[in-house]
Amino acid sequence: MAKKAGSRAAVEAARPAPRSPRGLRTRTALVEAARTVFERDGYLEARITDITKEAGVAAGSFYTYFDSKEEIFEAVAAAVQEDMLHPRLRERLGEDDPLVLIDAANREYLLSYKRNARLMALFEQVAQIDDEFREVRRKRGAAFVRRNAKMIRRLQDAGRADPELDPLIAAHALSGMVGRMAYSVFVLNERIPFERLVTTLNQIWANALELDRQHTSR
Amino acid sequence: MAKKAGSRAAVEAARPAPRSPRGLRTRTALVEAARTVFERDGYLEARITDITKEAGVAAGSFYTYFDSKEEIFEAVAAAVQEDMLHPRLRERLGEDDPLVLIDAANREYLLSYKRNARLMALFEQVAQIDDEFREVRRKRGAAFVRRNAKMIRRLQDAGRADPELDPLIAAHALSGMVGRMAYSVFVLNERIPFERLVTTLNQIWANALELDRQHTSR
Amino acid sequence: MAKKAGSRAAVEAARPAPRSPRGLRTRTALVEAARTVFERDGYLEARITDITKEAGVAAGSFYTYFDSKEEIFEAVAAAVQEDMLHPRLRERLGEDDPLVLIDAANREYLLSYKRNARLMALFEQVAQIDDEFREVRRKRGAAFVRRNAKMIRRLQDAGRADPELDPLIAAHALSGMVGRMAYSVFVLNERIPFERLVTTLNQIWANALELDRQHTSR
Amino acid sequence: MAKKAGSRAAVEAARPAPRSPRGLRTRTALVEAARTVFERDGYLEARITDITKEAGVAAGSFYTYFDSKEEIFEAVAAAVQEDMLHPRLRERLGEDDPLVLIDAANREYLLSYKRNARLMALFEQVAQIDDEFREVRRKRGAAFVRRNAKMIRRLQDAGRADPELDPLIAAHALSGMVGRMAYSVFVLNERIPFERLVTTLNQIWANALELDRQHTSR
DNA sequence: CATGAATGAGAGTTCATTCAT
DNA sequence: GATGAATGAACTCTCATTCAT
Repeated sequence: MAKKAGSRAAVEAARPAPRSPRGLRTRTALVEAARTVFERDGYLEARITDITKEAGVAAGSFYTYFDSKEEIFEAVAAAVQEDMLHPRLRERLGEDDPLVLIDAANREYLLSYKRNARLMALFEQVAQIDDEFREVRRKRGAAFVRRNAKMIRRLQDAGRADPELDPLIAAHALSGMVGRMAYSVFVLNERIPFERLVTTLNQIWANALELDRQHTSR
Repeated sequence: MAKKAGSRAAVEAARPAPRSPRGLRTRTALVEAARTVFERDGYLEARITDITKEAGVAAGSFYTYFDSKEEIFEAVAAAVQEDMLHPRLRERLGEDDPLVLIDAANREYLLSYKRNARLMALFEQVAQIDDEFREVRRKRGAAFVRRNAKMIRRLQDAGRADPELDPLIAAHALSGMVGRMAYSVFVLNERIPFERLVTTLNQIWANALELDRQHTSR
Repeated sequence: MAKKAGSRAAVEAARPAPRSPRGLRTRTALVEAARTVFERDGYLEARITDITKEAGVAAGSFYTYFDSKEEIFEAVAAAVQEDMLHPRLRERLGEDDPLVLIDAANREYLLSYKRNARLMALFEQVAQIDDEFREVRRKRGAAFVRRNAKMIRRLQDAGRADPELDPLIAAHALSGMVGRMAYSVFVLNERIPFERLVTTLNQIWANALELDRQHTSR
Repeated sequence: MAKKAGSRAAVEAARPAPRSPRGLRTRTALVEAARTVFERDGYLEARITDITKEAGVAAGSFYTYFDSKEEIFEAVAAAVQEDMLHPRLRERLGEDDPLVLIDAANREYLLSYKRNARLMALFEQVAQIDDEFREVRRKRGAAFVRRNAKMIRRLQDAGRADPELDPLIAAHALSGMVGRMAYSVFVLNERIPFERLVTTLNQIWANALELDRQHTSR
């Protein structure tokens, strides 16, 4: 019997991980097929049966591992997380110059966005449809913003950034700016050369924080 | 017997405008009902019959005026355009100070976004689903960006803004930043006080353009 | 929500044959039910749901096996083919006398037309509505006509038939004549006794070909 | 409220002829438009509103003159009758030779069929759908057949035709043969040159009746 | 665990016909 | 008479989900 998706009554316990190697293979095939189908058809157009067909398994097998399209989408999303994290740049680069760090962060973000553009568009789409996914995404973004806000506060305390700025809002605004530009360029195909994009965004960050000016402490 | 869809060839470009006052009343009732239903149920959940029911007309009457949900959504969107346009601020305010103009523009935009928040969320959603709507929206945004880019260029030429910035990309980035913050605050309910939001965004604009510094001409 | 028709691109050529015995049973039940419903209600009045109801399956199951009413009609038609073929009369009868062969062919054709009269009327009807079905039918008829033309040519070469006749057109005309009489008598209920009908048609064939006269070779 | 066509409860009295010149003009426009639309779209696809649109009148005006699609089709058909009648050939030609008369009859029939091919196809189609129309047509055909049968009987009595033939059945079969060939050639586009077609059909008539042989009276 | 056919609620869409203006 | 908007019954088709094998 058909059921309207979205009437999220209770959070159902996630399916247990498959015990047998065969089960694991099937599950993996489904997730990979799902990514293919989602990227090809979009979230709404993708049908469960398309996914099982693509995976080469029977329609019913889907329900051995997932309860819904939302759930397998989460699984696909989870598999792409790592690529989009920018962790510990300072440590990795052994650098402290904020200009260098900002450039590295923006550059890495934009490149990985470009690499996964089709999927990022999907995330955007699903976030507009699925409340739960949107919330997960919002929280993930908030953590990222808090990290940036901490950096800004540190720079302000060191007299190297405009002390008038609200660090959290500024971090939010500037991070959002980069995210939206990535969307414009790599999803909507706004024609902007990559280097010019990175340079301009870097410069706006630097200018906005007034990195290169002297500031008295707050 | 219901006719096979698609058998009737040509794409009938937009229904003709109603010829009688009665027709006009019905059409208006449908658009108003559509807005109500879309805001209440979201785009995907909204059913044509909900709209006709809300408008108090027969189901079939919908097709006298519109071909699809997409089409009536466009009509709803068109009806909200004016409210979101900020034209000729300089003339209206009789002001020339960029700081004042930026404050006025951001303030007006954020306020009207707040007023139409439910609908703005819908626009975001539909843009992720309907290619045509997305394209209409992209173009509308591009025009807005070009206006801002022209302002930036003028300031650069007058030696009042950072001549290093690419005016178009900067305008794109900074406008996008405001749009995304509006979405975060008024749709995702990020808890940021309005005044602090406006002030911070203004300041980022000002800093990014380096409005308060002296510049030699490019 | 029902999907907009046509959005799913490719024309899926004919559903795959059922893989399970249960599927085969369902498909057969549908074709049999379709024949019943078509004969009872006519082609235009027959509704898909009547067919599934008659077959005792769910409405949706129809689409597991067929795409449309046209398609299941084709399946019904295919199932009646054999009954209407008169192959290899000469071999079957061990006869060579053209008068005997013509009598046998006309007699068999008229009898099987009578047996399937309801369906033959349907064929006539659908051929007037569905271009594809008409074309299939035209081709099938053309093959039959060519066989008869070959026989006429052979008789002409043997000096046993009027050498002036165009074999192909004559075959076409005389075969069509029998077909149309079958339609008049068994569908339109023209009151003509069967034996008198066969005899007269045989005689027209024989006279038309001038079978019983001597001919010099062409 | 929509009504399923075909539930012919009672023969409704034909609409009175329009009294005013304006009414006459509208009625004529509708019949002409109907012919255009029927020929263009076929009977089933033609919608009442297409006809009124083509005629340049309001949808409702249709019902001032006709009750249904069937009815206006009858009106269109009536307007084409004369062209398809072959009356009084003998008198017109001042001829008595049956070969000449047969040639003239076949030739005239085939030419006028060709002239009105689109419409003849329509008649064929509607006859398969509308019982009443089919009956009207059958009767008209029967009268024609009786005329031919009378001619055959006269020839038999004069010892100029095969006395063994059943005149009515033979007339029916031979007339039907010509009609079906006309359909094959001018509707189904069977590629047969016109002269060869006429000649062959004439010859089959002549041979079938054994016109050129001596017969003893029955 | 895998299979794949069966299910069926429910949305979209058409268009002949009516009737107030 | 003419107009043209409104009506609404009726039909098709989809696809997530189940479950017997």
